[in-house]
Amino acid sequence: MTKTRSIRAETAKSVTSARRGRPPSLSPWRDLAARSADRERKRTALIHAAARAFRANGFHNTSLDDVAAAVGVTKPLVYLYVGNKQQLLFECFRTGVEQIRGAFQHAEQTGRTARERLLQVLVGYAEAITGDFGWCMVRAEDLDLTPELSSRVKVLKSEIDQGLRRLLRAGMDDGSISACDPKMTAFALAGALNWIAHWHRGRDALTPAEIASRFIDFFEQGLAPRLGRSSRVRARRSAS
Amino acid sequence: MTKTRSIRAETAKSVTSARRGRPPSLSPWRDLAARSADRERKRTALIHAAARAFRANGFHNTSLDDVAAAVGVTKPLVYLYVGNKQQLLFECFRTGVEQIRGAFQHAEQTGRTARERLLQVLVGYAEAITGDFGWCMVRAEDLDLTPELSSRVKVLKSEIDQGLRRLLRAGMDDGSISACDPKMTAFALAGALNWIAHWHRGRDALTPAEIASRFIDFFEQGLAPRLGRSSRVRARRSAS
DNA sequence: AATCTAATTTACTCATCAGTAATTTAATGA
DNA sequence: TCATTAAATTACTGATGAGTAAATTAGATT
Repeated sequence: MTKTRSIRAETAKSVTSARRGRPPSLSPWRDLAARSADRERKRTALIHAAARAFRANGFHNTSLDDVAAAVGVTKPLVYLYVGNKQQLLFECFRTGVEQIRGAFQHAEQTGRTARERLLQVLVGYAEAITGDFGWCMVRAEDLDLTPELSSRVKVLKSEIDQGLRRLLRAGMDDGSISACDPKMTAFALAGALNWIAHWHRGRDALTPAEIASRFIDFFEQGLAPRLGRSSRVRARRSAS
Repeated sequence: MTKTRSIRAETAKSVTSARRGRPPSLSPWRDLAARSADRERKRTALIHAAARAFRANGFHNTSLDDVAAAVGVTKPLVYLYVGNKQQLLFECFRTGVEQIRGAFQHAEQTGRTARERLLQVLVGYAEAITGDFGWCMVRAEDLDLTPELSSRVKVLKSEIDQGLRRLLRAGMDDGSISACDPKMTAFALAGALNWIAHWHRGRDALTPAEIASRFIDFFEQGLAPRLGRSSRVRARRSAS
Protein backbone atom coordinates (compact mmCIF):
# COMPACT_ATOMS: atom_id res chain seq x y z
CA MET A 1 0.00 0.00 0.00
CA THR A 2 2.73 2.42 0.92
CA LYS A 3 5.33 0.78 -1.24
CA THR A 4 3.46 0.53 -4.49
CA ARG A 5 2.77 3.81 -6.16
CA SER A 6 -0.62 4.32 -7.69
CA ILE A 7 -0.82 3.58 -11.37
CA ARG A 8 -2.43 6.90 -11.87
CA ALA A 9 0.45 8.69 -10.20
CA GLU A 10 2.98 6.86 -12.35
CA THR A 11 1.13 7.80 -15.48
CA ALA A 12 1.08 11.46 -14.60
CA LYS A 13 4.77 11.49 -13.84
CA SER A 14 5.97 9.74 -16.95
CA VAL A 15 3.80 11.73 -19.26
CA THR A 16 5.07 14.94 -17.77
CA SER A 17 8.70 14.03 -18.16
CA ALA A 18 8.13 12.86 -21.70
CA ARG A 19 6.69 16.24 -22.53
CA ARG A 20 9.54 18.16 -21.02
CA GLY A 21 12.23 16.40 -23.01
CA ARG A 22 10.88 16.93 -26.53
CA PRO A 23 9.01 19.48 -28.61
CA PRO A 24 5.40 18.45 -28.72
CA SER A 25 4.37 16.00 -31.40
CA LEU A 26 7.65 15.86 -33.25
CA SER A 27 6.57 12.41 -34.23
CA PRO A 28 3.66 10.50 -32.91
CA TRP A 29 5.88 7.42 -32.65
CA ARG A 30 7.73 8.76 -29.69
CA ASP A 31 4.50 9.23 -27.84
CA LEU A 32 3.22 5.87 -28.86
CA ALA A 33 6.36 4.20 -27.61
CA ALA A 34 6.14 6.07 -24.33
CA ARG A 35 2.53 5.16 -23.97
CA SER A 36 3.12 1.51 -24.56
CA ALA A 37 5.98 1.57 -22.08
CA ASP A 38 3.51 3.10 -19.66
CA ARG A 39 1.10 0.31 -20.29
CA GLU A 40 3.80 -2.20 -19.60
CA ARG A 41 4.76 -0.46 -16.36
CA LYS A 42 1.19 -0.54 -15.17
CA ARG A 43 0.82 -4.12 -16.12
CA THR A 44 3.87 -5.20 -14.20
CA ALA A 45 2.82 -3.09 -11.25
CA LEU A 46 -0.40 -5.06 -11.10
CA ILE A 47 1.39 -8.37 -11.41
CA HIS A 48 3.80 -7.42 -8.71
CA ALA A 49 1.03 -6.30 -6.40
CA ALA A 50 -0.81 -9.53 -7.07
CA ALA A 51 2.25 -11.59 -6.20
CA ARG A 52 2.57 -9.85 -2.86
CA ALA A 53 -1.10 -10.19 -2.11
CA PHE A 54 -1.15 -13.86 -3.07
CA ARG A 55 1.82 -14.51 -0.84
CA ALA A 56 0.26 -12.64 2.04
CA ASN A 57 -3.23 -14.10 1.84
CA GLY A 58 -3.20 -16.95 -0.61
CA PHE A 59 -4.66 -17.02 -4.07
CA HIS A 60 -8.22 -17.79 -3.10
CA ASN A 61 -8.31 -15.40 -0.21
CA THR A 62 -7.21 -12.54 -2.42
CA SER A 63 -9.87 -10.81 -4.48
CA LEU A 64 -9.15 -8.84 -7.58
CA ASP A 65 -10.53 -5.86 -5.73
CA ASP A 66 -7.73 -6.36 -3.23
CA VAL A 67 -5.10 -6.49 -5.92
CA ALA A 68 -6.44 -3.46 -7.70
CA ALA A 69 -6.77 -1.52 -4.46
CA ALA A 70 -3.16 -2.29 -3.61
CA VAL A 71 -2.18 -0.24 -6.65
CA GLY A 72 -4.79 2.45 -6.06
CA VAL A 73 -7.02 1.38 -8.90
CA THR A 74 -10.24 -0.54 -9.50
CA LYS A 75 -10.91 -4.09 -10.52
CA PRO A 76 -11.89 -3.72 -14.18
CA LEU A 77 -8.41 -2.46 -14.93
CA VAL A 78 -7.07 -5.86 -14.07
CA TYR A 79 -9.10 -7.25 -16.92
CA LEU A 80 -7.84 -4.54 -19.20
CA TYR A 81 -4.17 -4.98 -18.37
CA VAL A 82 -3.85 -8.64 -17.61
CA GLY A 83 -6.93 -10.57 -18.57
CA ASN A 84 -8.32 -12.41 -15.61
CA LYS A 85 -7.37 -13.79 -12.27
CA GLN A 86 -5.81 -16.95 -13.58
CA GLN A 87 -3.76 -15.05 -16.09
CA LEU A 88 -2.59 -12.87 -13.26
CA LEU A 89 -1.40 -15.87 -11.32
CA PHE A 90 0.28 -17.23 -14.39
CA GLU A 91 2.15 -14.00 -15.00
CA CYS A 92 3.40 -14.05 -11.42
CA PHE A 93 4.59 -17.56 -11.98
CA ARG A 94 6.27 -16.66 -15.22
CA THR A 95 8.05 -13.68 -13.71
CA GLY A 96 9.51 -15.82 -10.97
CA VAL A 97 10.62 -18.48 -13.39
CA GLU A 98 12.33 -15.86 -15.48
CA GLN A 99 14.65 -15.13 -12.58
CA ILE A 100 15.62 -18.74 -12.34
CA ARG A 101 16.26 -18.97 -16.04
CA GLY A 102 18.52 -15.98 -15.63
CA ALA A 103 20.46 -17.89 -13.02
CA PHE A 104 20.95 -20.74 -15.47
CA GLN A 105 22.19 -18.46 -18.19
CA HIS A 106 24.57 -16.68 -15.90
CA ALA A 107 25.96 -19.90 -14.52
CA GLU A 108 26.49 -21.24 -18.01
CA GLN A 109 29.02 -18.52 -18.66
CA THR A 110 30.89 -18.38 -15.40
CA GLY A 111 31.05 -21.82 -13.82
CA ARG A 112 34.04 -24.00 -14.59
CA THR A 113 33.01 -27.45 -13.43
CA ALA A 114 29.42 -28.56 -13.68
CA ARG A 115 29.18 -28.63 -9.90
CA GLU A 116 30.21 -25.00 -9.75
CA ARG A 117 27.59 -24.12 -12.29
CA LEU A 118 24.98 -26.10 -10.43
CA LEU A 119 25.75 -24.38 -7.16
CA GLN A 120 25.47 -21.00 -8.80
CA VAL A 121 22.10 -21.96 -10.16
CA LEU A 122 21.00 -23.10 -6.74
CA VAL A 123 21.94 -19.78 -5.21
CA GLY A 124 19.96 -17.90 -7.84
CA TYR A 125 17.15 -20.33 -7.36
CA ALA A 126 17.05 -19.73 -3.63
CA GLU A 127 17.07 -15.99 -4.16
CA ALA A 128 14.17 -16.24 -6.56
CA ILE A 129 12.21 -18.36 -4.13
CA THR A 130 12.68 -15.89 -1.31
CA GLY A 131 11.64 -13.03 -3.57
CA ASP A 132 8.20 -11.61 -4.14
CA PHE A 133 7.30 -14.18 -6.75
CA GLY A 134 8.57 -17.18 -4.84
CA TRP A 135 5.22 -17.96 -3.34
CA CYS A 136 3.47 -17.99 -6.67
CA MET A 137 6.03 -20.27 -8.20
CA VAL A 138 5.88 -22.71 -5.37
CA ARG A 139 2.46 -22.70 -3.82
CA ALA A 140 0.25 -21.79 -6.71
CA GLU A 141 -1.72 -24.79 -7.76
CA ASP A 142 -2.08 -25.97 -11.31
CA LEU A 143 -5.64 -26.70 -10.37
CA ASP A 144 -6.38 -23.02 -10.12
CA LEU A 145 -5.46 -22.48 -13.73
CA THR A 146 -7.20 -23.27 -16.98
CA PRO A 147 -5.87 -26.39 -18.69
CA GLU A 148 -4.14 -24.13 -21.19
CA LEU A 149 -2.27 -22.12 -18.57
CA SER A 150 -1.69 -25.13 -16.43
CA SER A 151 0.13 -26.89 -19.20
CA ARG A 152 2.24 -23.84 -19.90
CA VAL A 153 3.22 -23.86 -16.24
CA LYS A 154 4.15 -27.49 -16.53
CA VAL A 155 6.38 -26.71 -19.46
CA LEU A 156 8.20 -23.99 -17.57
CA LYS A 157 8.63 -26.17 -14.53
CA SER A 158 9.89 -28.98 -16.63
CA GLU A 159 12.49 -26.78 -18.28
CA ILE A 160 13.95 -25.96 -14.91
CA ASP A 161 13.85 -29.56 -13.85
CA GLN A 162 15.60 -30.67 -17.01
CA GLY A 163 18.18 -27.95 -16.52
CA LEU A 164 19.02 -29.30 -13.09
CA ARG A 165 19.23 -32.85 -14.33
CA ARG A 166 21.45 -31.78 -17.19
CA LEU A 167 23.86 -30.14 -14.78
CA LEU A 168 23.85 -33.19 -12.55
CA ARG A 169 24.66 -35.46 -15.45
CA ALA A 170 27.34 -33.10 -16.67
CA GLY A 171 28.81 -33.13 -13.19
CA MET A 172 28.90 -36.89 -13.14
CA ASP A 173 30.64 -36.80 -16.48
CA ASP A 174 33.30 -34.30 -15.56
CA GLY A 175 33.81 -35.94 -12.18
CA SER A 176 32.72 -32.96 -10.12
CA ILE A 177 29.54 -34.60 -8.86
CA SER A 178 29.30 -38.00 -7.32
CA ALA A 179 27.15 -40.75 -8.79
CA CYS A 180 23.44 -40.17 -8.24
CA ASP A 181 20.03 -40.64 -9.75
CA PRO A 182 19.67 -37.33 -11.60
CA LYS A 183 15.90 -37.32 -11.55
CA MET A 184 15.43 -37.94 -7.86
CA THR A 185 18.34 -35.74 -6.94
CA ALA A 186 16.94 -32.88 -8.97
CA PHE A 187 13.62 -33.36 -7.22
CA ALA A 188 15.29 -33.34 -3.84
CA LEU A 189 17.28 -30.21 -4.58
CA ALA A 190 14.35 -28.32 -6.02
CA GLY A 191 12.09 -29.47 -3.22
CA ALA A 192 14.41 -28.34 -0.49
CA LEU A 193 14.72 -24.93 -2.11
CA ASN A 194 11.08 -24.57 -3.00
CA TRP A 195 10.15 -25.28 0.54
CA ILE A 196 11.91 -22.13 1.60
CA ALA A 197 8.86 -20.28 0.35
CA HIS A 198 6.85 -21.96 3.09
CA TRP A 199 8.85 -20.78 6.03
CA HIS A 200 10.77 -17.74 4.87
CA ARG A 201 9.02 -14.56 5.92
CA GLY A 202 10.35 -11.16 5.03
CA ARG A 203 12.29 -10.35 8.14
CA ASP A 204 14.23 -13.51 8.74
CA ALA A 205 17.45 -13.93 10.61
CA LEU A 206 19.33 -15.09 7.52
CA THR A 207 19.61 -13.37 4.19
CA PRO A 208 18.66 -15.37 1.13
CA ALA A 209 22.32 -15.75 0.24
CA GLU A 210 23.09 -17.09 3.70
CA ILE A 211 20.25 -19.56 3.53
CA ALA A 212 21.44 -20.71 0.14
CA SER A 213 24.94 -21.11 1.43
CA ARG A 214 23.91 -23.36 4.32
CA PHE A 215 21.68 -25.42 2.13
CA ILE A 216 24.54 -25.89 -0.23
CA ASP A 217 26.82 -26.96 2.57
CA PHE A 218 24.42 -29.76 3.20
CA PHE A 219 23.87 -30.56 -0.45
CA GLU A 220 27.58 -30.86 -0.99
CA GLN A 221 28.71 -32.94 1.89
CA GLY A 222 25.61 -34.89 2.89
CA LEU A 223 24.90 -36.39 6.26
CA ALA A 224 27.45 -39.15 6.37
CA PRO A 225 30.76 -38.07 7.87
CA ARG A 226 33.62 -37.96 5.43
CA LEU A 227 36.59 -39.91 6.55
CA GLY A 228 40.07 -38.57 6.45
CA ARG A 229 41.58 -35.19 7.16
CA SER A 230 39.22 -32.95 8.96
CA SER A 231 36.73 -35.41 10.35
CA ARG A 232 37.50 -37.07 13.60
CA VAL A 233 38.70 -40.60 14.06
CA ARG A 234 35.70 -42.27 15.56
CA ALA A 235 34.58 -44.22 12.50
CA ARG A 236 35.18 -47.87 12.41
CA ARG A 237 35.10 -48.06 8.69
CA SER A 238 32.97 -51.17 8.52
CA ALA A 239 29.86 -49.48 9.84
CA SER A 240 27.93 -48.21 6.84
CA MET B 1 -16.56 -42.99 -5.49
CA THR B 2 -16.10 -46.67 -6.09
CA LYS B 3 -13.55 -47.12 -3.36
CA THR B 4 -15.34 -45.44 -0.51
CA ARG B 5 -18.37 -47.26 0.73
CA SER B 6 -21.40 -45.21 1.55
CA ILE B 7 -21.74 -44.29 5.18
CA ARG B 8 -25.24 -45.55 5.10
CA ALA B 9 -24.14 -48.92 3.83
CA GLU B 10 -21.49 -49.19 6.51
CA THR B 11 -23.99 -48.38 9.19
CA ALA B 12 -26.39 -51.02 8.04
CA LYS B 13 -23.67 -53.63 7.91
CA SER B 14 -22.21 -53.01 11.33
CA VAL B 15 -25.55 -52.79 13.04
CA THR B 16 -26.60 -56.05 11.49
CA SER B 17 -23.51 -57.91 12.56
CA ALA B 18 -23.77 -56.49 16.03
CA ARG B 19 -27.28 -57.81 16.29
CA ARG B 20 -26.39 -61.23 15.06
CA GLY B 21 -23.59 -61.76 17.56
CA ARG B 22 -25.48 -60.96 20.77
CA PRO B 23 -28.91 -61.37 22.29
CA PRO B 24 -30.75 -58.09 21.91
CA SER B 25 -30.31 -55.50 24.63
CA LEU B 26 -28.24 -57.55 27.02
CA SER B 27 -26.83 -54.27 28.14
CA PRO B 28 -27.29 -50.91 26.54
CA TRP B 29 -23.56 -50.32 26.97
CA ARG B 30 -22.63 -52.75 24.28
CA ASP B 31 -24.91 -50.94 21.89
CA LEU B 32 -23.68 -47.59 22.95
CA ALA B 33 -20.10 -48.63 22.40
CA ALA B 34 -20.92 -50.04 19.00
CA ARG B 35 -22.79 -46.91 18.09
CA SER B 36 -19.96 -44.64 19.09
CA ALA B 37 -17.54 -46.82 17.15
CA ASP B 38 -19.85 -46.40 14.22
CA ARG B 39 -19.81 -42.68 14.62
CA GLU B 40 -16.05 -42.73 14.64
CA ARG B 41 -15.95 -44.84 11.50
CA LYS B 42 -18.20 -42.44 9.68
CA ARG B 43 -16.22 -39.50 10.88
CA THR B 44 -12.94 -40.92 9.63
CA ALA B 45 -14.59 -41.92 6.37
CA LEU B 46 -15.50 -38.30 5.81
CA ILE B 47 -12.05 -37.09 6.71
CA HIS B 48 -10.46 -39.60 4.41
CA ALA B 49 -12.77 -38.67 1.56
CA ALA B 50 -11.99 -35.03 2.15
CA ALA B 51 -8.27 -35.69 2.01
CA ARG B 52 -8.60 -37.38 -1.34
CA ALA B 53 -10.84 -34.66 -2.71
CA PHE B 54 -8.53 -31.91 -1.49
CA ARG B 55 -5.59 -33.59 -3.08
CA ALA B 56 -7.45 -34.07 -6.33
CA ASN B 57 -8.96 -30.61 -6.64
CA GLY B 58 -7.44 -28.40 -4.02
CA PHE B 59 -9.06 -27.12 -0.88
CA HIS B 60 -10.89 -24.20 -2.40
CA ASN B 61 -12.05 -26.07 -5.43
CA THR B 62 -13.63 -28.74 -3.29
CA SER B 63 -17.06 -28.04 -1.89
CA LEU B 64 -18.48 -29.78 1.12
CA ASP B 65 -21.14 -31.12 -1.18
CA ASP B 66 -18.35 -32.84 -3.09
CA VAL B 67 -16.90 -34.37 0.02
CA ALA B 68 -20.25 -35.55 1.27
CA ALA B 69 -21.21 -36.94 -2.12
CA ALA B 70 -17.96 -38.89 -2.26
CA VAL B 71 -19.21 -40.86 0.72
CA GLY B 72 -22.77 -41.07 -0.54
CA VAL B 73 -24.17 -38.59 1.92
CA THR B 74 -25.26 -34.97 2.10
CA LYS B 75 -23.51 -31.88 3.28
CA PRO B 76 -25.13 -31.25 6.66
CA LEU B 77 -23.66 -34.48 7.91
CA VAL B 78 -20.24 -32.97 7.60
CA TYR B 79 -21.27 -30.42 10.15
CA LEU B 80 -22.66 -33.12 12.37
CA TYR B 81 -19.58 -35.33 12.25
CA VAL B 82 -16.72 -32.93 11.86
CA GLY B 83 -17.76 -29.35 12.41
CA ASN B 84 -16.93 -27.25 9.42
CA LYS B 85 -14.69 -27.10 6.43
CA GLN B 86 -11.69 -25.79 8.25
CA GLN B 87 -11.98 -28.40 10.92
CA LEU B 88 -12.13 -30.98 8.18
CA LEU B 89 -8.88 -29.75 6.72
CA PHE B 90 -7.31 -29.69 10.13
CA GLU B 91 -8.31 -33.28 10.81
CA CYS B 92 -6.73 -34.33 7.53
CA PHE B 93 -3.59 -32.56 8.56
CA ARG B 94 -3.62 -34.13 11.97
CA THR B 95 -4.10 -37.62 10.58
CA GLY B 96 -1.11 -37.24 8.31
CA VAL B 97 1.05 -35.89 11.08
CA GLU B 98 0.11 -38.82 13.24
CA GLN B 99 1.78 -41.13 10.75
CA ILE B 100 4.99 -39.18 10.95
CA ARG B 101 4.92 -39.21 14.71
CA GLY B 102 4.56 -42.94 14.51
CA ALA B 103 7.72 -43.08 12.44
CA PHE B 104 9.56 -41.15 15.12
CA GLN B 105 8.40 -43.47 17.85
CA HIS B 106 9.28 -46.54 15.88
CA ALA B 107 12.72 -45.26 15.04
CA GLU B 108 13.35 -44.39 18.63
CA GLN B 109 13.19 -48.04 19.55
CA THR B 110 15.01 -49.67 16.68
CA GLY B 111 17.76 -47.38 15.39
CA ARG B 112 21.25 -47.79 16.82
CA THR B 113 23.05 -44.64 15.76
CA ALA B 114 21.22 -41.38 15.45
CA ARG B 115 21.78 -41.43 11.72
CA GLU B 116 20.06 -44.80 11.47
CA ARG B 117 17.15 -43.47 13.44
CA LEU B 118 16.99 -40.36 11.30
CA LEU B 119 16.95 -42.36 8.10
CA GLN B 120 14.14 -44.52 9.41
CA VAL B 121 12.17 -41.42 10.22
CA LEU B 122 12.78 -40.07 6.75
CA VAL B 123 11.46 -43.25 5.18
CA GLY B 124 8.30 -43.08 7.27
CA TYR B 125 8.05 -39.41 6.48
CA ALA B 126 8.24 -40.05 2.76
CA GLU B 127 5.60 -42.74 3.00
CA ALA B 128 3.29 -40.41 4.87
CA ILE B 129 3.77 -37.69 2.28
CA THR B 130 2.95 -40.01 -0.59
CA GLY B 131 -0.16 -41.21 1.22
CA ASP B 132 -3.66 -39.85 1.05
CA PHE B 133 -3.02 -37.21 3.65
CA GLY B 134 0.26 -36.01 2.24
CA TRP B 135 -1.30 -33.25 0.23
CA CYS B 136 -3.13 -31.82 3.20
CA MET B 137 -0.03 -31.81 5.33
CA VAL B 138 2.04 -30.11 2.71
CA ARG B 139 -0.11 -27.90 0.59
CA ALA B 140 -2.82 -26.85 2.96
CA GLU B 141 -2.36 -23.24 3.87
CA ASP B 142 -2.44 -21.89 7.36
CA LEU B 143 -4.31 -19.01 5.86
CA ASP B 144 -7.29 -21.20 5.22
CA LEU B 145 -7.67 -21.99 8.89
CA THR B 146 -8.97 -20.01 11.81
CA PRO B 147 -6.22 -18.54 13.97
CA GLU B 148 -6.97 -21.18 16.55
CA LEU B 149 -6.54 -24.12 14.17
CA SER B 150 -3.68 -22.45 12.40
CA SER B 151 -1.71 -22.22 15.59
CA ARG B 152 -2.40 -25.86 16.40
CA VAL B 153 -1.03 -26.75 12.99
CA LYS B 154 2.05 -24.72 13.71
CA VAL B 155 2.56 -26.61 16.93
CA LEU B 156 2.36 -29.96 15.18
CA LYS B 157 4.71 -28.85 12.43
CA SER B 158 7.14 -27.52 14.95
CA GLU B 159 7.18 -30.79 16.84
CA ILE B 160 8.26 -32.62 13.72
CA ASP B 161 10.85 -30.00 12.95
CA GLN B 162 12.27 -30.18 16.43
CA GLY B 163 12.34 -33.95 16.21
CA LEU B 164 14.48 -33.78 13.10
CA ARG B 165 16.83 -31.26 14.61
CA ARG B 166 17.16 -33.35 17.74
CA LEU B 167 18.19 -36.37 15.67
CA LEU B 168 20.66 -34.29 13.71
CA ARG B 169 22.25 -33.00 16.88
CA ALA B 170 22.31 -36.47 18.38
CA GLY B 171 24.00 -37.69 15.23
CA MET B 172 26.64 -35.02 15.46
CA ASP B 173 27.19 -36.04 19.05
CA ASP B 174 27.56 -39.74 18.40
CA GLY B 175 29.62 -39.13 15.29
CA SER B 176 27.21 -40.70 12.86
CA ILE B 177 26.32 -37.41 11.20
CA SER B 178 28.76 -34.86 9.88
CA ALA B 179 28.84 -31.31 11.15
CA CYS B 180 25.92 -29.23 9.91
CA ASP B 181 23.55 -26.45 10.83
CA PRO B 182 20.70 -28.49 12.34
CA LYS B 183 18.03 -25.92 11.62
CA MET B 184 18.78 -25.40 7.97
CA THR B 185 19.51 -29.06 7.41
CA ALA B 186 16.20 -30.05 8.94
CA PHE B 187 14.49 -27.54 6.68
CA ALA B 188 16.27 -28.93 3.66
CA LEU B 189 15.40 -32.52 4.51
CA ALA B 190 11.78 -31.79 5.26
CA GLY B 191 11.46 -29.59 2.20
CA ALA B 192 12.83 -32.20 -0.14
CA LEU B 193 10.43 -34.78 1.24
CA ASN B 194 7.44 -32.49 1.45
CA TRP B 195 7.92 -31.59 -2.14
CA ILE B 196 7.18 -35.15 -3.11
CA ALA B 197 3.54 -34.33 -2.56
CA HIS B 198 3.76 -31.94 -5.48
CA TRP B 199 4.89 -34.37 -8.09
CA HIS B 200 3.95 -37.79 -6.81
CA ARG B 201 0.75 -38.99 -8.40
CA GLY B 202 -0.82 -42.30 -7.52
CA ARG B 203 0.59 -44.45 -10.27
CA ASP B 204 4.21 -43.53 -10.29
CA ALA B 205 7.11 -45.58 -11.54
CA LEU B 206 8.69 -45.79 -8.11
CA THR B 207 7.12 -46.98 -4.90
CA PRO B 208 7.27 -44.65 -1.93
CA ALA B 209 9.95 -46.81 -0.37
CA GLU B 210 12.05 -46.63 -3.53
CA ILE B 211 11.67 -42.89 -3.70
CA ALA B 212 12.70 -42.61 -0.07
CA SER B 213 15.68 -44.79 -0.68
CA ARG B 214 17.02 -42.69 -3.55
CA PHE B 215 16.44 -39.50 -1.67
CA ILE B 216 18.37 -40.94 1.22
CA ASP B 217 21.23 -41.91 -1.06
CA PHE B 218 21.55 -38.27 -1.91
CA PHE B 219 21.05 -37.06 1.65
CA GLU B 220 23.80 -39.34 2.85
CA GLN B 221 26.52 -38.80 0.35
CA GLY B 222 25.86 -35.35 -1.02
CA LEU B 223 26.97 -33.99 -4.36
CA ALA B 224 30.69 -33.72 -3.85
CA PRO B 225 32.51 -36.87 -4.85
CA ARG B 226 34.06 -38.77 -2.01
CA LEU B 227 37.63 -39.49 -2.82
CA GLY B 228 39.09 -42.89 -2.25
CA ARG B 229 37.84 -46.30 -3.23
CA SER B 230 35.45 -46.36 -6.09
CA SER B 231 35.16 -42.84 -7.40
CA ARG B 232 37.50 -40.71 -9.43
CA VAL B 233 37.78 -43.15 -12.27
CA ARG B 234 36.61 -40.76 -14.93
CA ALA B 235 37.99 -37.58 -13.47
CA ARG B 236 39.68 -36.87 -16.79
CA ARG B 237 36.74 -37.36 -19.10
CA SER B 238 36.12 -33.63 -18.93
CA ALA B 239 34.28 -31.01 -20.87
CA SER B 240 31.05 -31.63 -22.71
C1' DA C 1 -13.34 25.21 -28.05
C1' DA C 2 -14.74 20.77 -30.22
C1' DT C 3 -13.82 16.19 -31.07
C1' DC C 4 -12.07 11.81 -30.74
C1' DT C 5 -9.95 8.15 -28.32
C1' DA C 6 -7.84 5.96 -24.44
C1' DA C 7 -8.13 5.24 -19.43
C1' DT C 8 -10.79 4.46 -15.60
C1' DT C 9 -14.79 3.95 -12.70
C1' DT C 10 -19.55 2.92 -11.18
C1' DA C 11 -22.94 -0.21 -10.91
C1' DC C 12 -24.45 -4.26 -11.99
C1' DT C 13 -25.13 -9.75 -12.92
C1' DC C 14 -24.61 -14.29 -11.85
C1' DA C 15 -22.85 -18.38 -9.89
C1' DT C 16 -20.99 -20.67 -6.09
C1' DC C 17 -20.89 -22.35 -1.61
C1' DA C 18 -20.41 -22.33 3.55
C1' DG C 19 -23.40 -22.74 6.93
C1' DT C 20 -28.30 -23.51 9.10
C1' DA C 21 -33.32 -24.40 10.04
C1' DA C 22 -36.97 -27.18 9.35
C1' DT C 23 -38.43 -31.57 8.17
C1' DT C 24 -38.32 -36.47 7.29
C1' DT C 25 -36.74 -41.13 7.90
C1' DA C 26 -34.77 -44.84 10.49
C1' DA C 27 -33.58 -47.16 14.82
C1' DT C 28 -34.53 -48.21 19.78
C1' DG C 29 -37.12 -49.20 23.73
C1' DA C 30 -41.39 -49.70 26.36
C1' DT D 1 -47.91 -50.50 18.53
C1' DC D 2 -46.52 -46.15 19.93
C1' DA D 3 -43.22 -42.86 21.62
C1' DT D 4 -38.70 -41.17 21.77
C1' DT D 5 -34.34 -40.21 20.16
C1' DA D 6 -30.83 -40.39 16.65
C1' DA D 7 -29.54 -39.96 11.79
C1' DA D 8 -30.04 -37.94 7.65
C1' DT D 9 -32.18 -34.99 4.10
C1' DT D 10 -34.46 -31.05 1.79
C1' DA D 11 -34.68 -26.50 1.22
C1' DC D 12 -33.23 -22.39 2.41
C1' DT D 13 -30.04 -17.83 3.65
C1' DG D 14 -26.38 -14.76 3.10
C1' DA D 15 -22.05 -13.41 1.67
C1' DT D 16 -18.58 -13.20 -1.47
C1' DG D 17 -16.34 -12.37 -5.57
C1' DA D 18 -15.32 -13.11 -10.66
C1' DG D 19 -16.46 -11.05 -14.57
C1' DT D 20 -18.95 -7.30 -17.62
C1' DA D 21 -21.66 -3.32 -19.59
C1' DA D 22 -22.48 1.19 -19.47
C1' DA D 23 -21.11 5.64 -18.12
C1' DT D 24 -17.49 8.94 -16.98
C1' DT D 25 -13.22 11.25 -16.91
C1' DA D 26 -8.81 12.58 -18.75
C1' DG D 27 -5.52 13.29 -22.83
C1' DA D 28 -4.39 14.13 -27.25
C1' DT D 29 -5.51 16.32 -31.98
C1' DT D 30 -7.15 19.64 -34.98
